[in-house]
Amino acid sequence: MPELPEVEVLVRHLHAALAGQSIARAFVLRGRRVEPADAADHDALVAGLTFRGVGRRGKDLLLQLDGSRSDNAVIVAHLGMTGRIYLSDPRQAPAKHAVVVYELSGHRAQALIFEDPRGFGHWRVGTQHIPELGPEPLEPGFDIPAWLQLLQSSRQPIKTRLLDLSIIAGIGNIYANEALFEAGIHPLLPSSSISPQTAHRLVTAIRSTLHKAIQRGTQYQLSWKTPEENNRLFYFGAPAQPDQPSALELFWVYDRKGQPCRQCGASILRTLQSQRSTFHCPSCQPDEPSTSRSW
DNA sequence: ATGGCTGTTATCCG
DNA sequence: CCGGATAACAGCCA
Repeated sequence: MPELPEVEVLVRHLHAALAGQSIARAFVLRGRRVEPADAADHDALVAGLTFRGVGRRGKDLLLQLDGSRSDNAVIVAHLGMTGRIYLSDPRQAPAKHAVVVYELSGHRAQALIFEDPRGFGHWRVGTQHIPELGPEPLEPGFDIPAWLQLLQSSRQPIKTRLLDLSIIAGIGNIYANEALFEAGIHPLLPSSSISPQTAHRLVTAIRSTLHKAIQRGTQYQLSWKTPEENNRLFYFGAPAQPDQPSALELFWVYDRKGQPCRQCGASILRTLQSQRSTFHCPSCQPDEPSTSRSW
């Protein structure tokens, strides 16, 4: 479930774990999604560099590397649908879908692992190939009037717009659905027909949805030991504590087809938009009067 | 078991 | 140019 909140939580963990650590040796196991793809080139590029810190832009992780001279670098990592980044014992056999493994220097044997079963993610060192992304929804400098103008520029359904990376960064299918519910907006509503007032409500809903998810994510106990424990960072199946609800149990609409709306009891609907599942409550997110009936 | 679904997004068409 | 469909891929579930 790597959307902005999950990436943000991962960034914080990785920053704490990696800052100051150096790369002893790099292995490329699946070059298709890696730059440089060649194992020797890759190792030559990053071996000996030290992690300065970890940040993100949208759903892209940015791992900053310092060299002794001016050979600094940045890794742009994207988790795709199923990517996971964690620390592990380098003496263990690499995970089945390991993409890159960085052995870290120091007496405590540790390796940074990027694995990605579906292979939709990527791991690029020193790339300038970062796509143009829309504004960061949680940044204080988020220019709401300008964003409102962007919404006015298209009749595309609002949910499709929220999934457009050039319109706003970091939102994926889950939080697009959740934010639209919180704002009480029908996902099919044409973007251009959203009033300023409603757009403000949407921004507020986006921010609170993402904030809450980050908050929840930071409560999960970090453990790199097993895939199952790692999954707690990303996957909504497991509760943070046995007596706490799982994230799935906290969603308003996502993956809740046919279940009663937590707000009004109406049955949640599932529809398809651009080949992605859309969930909404027909009562809390009513259709806007799209056609005039004033005959 | 076969088909349909899944957290993403670059690219290809009409 | 815009926007929808597709492709990349593995795994899980009914």
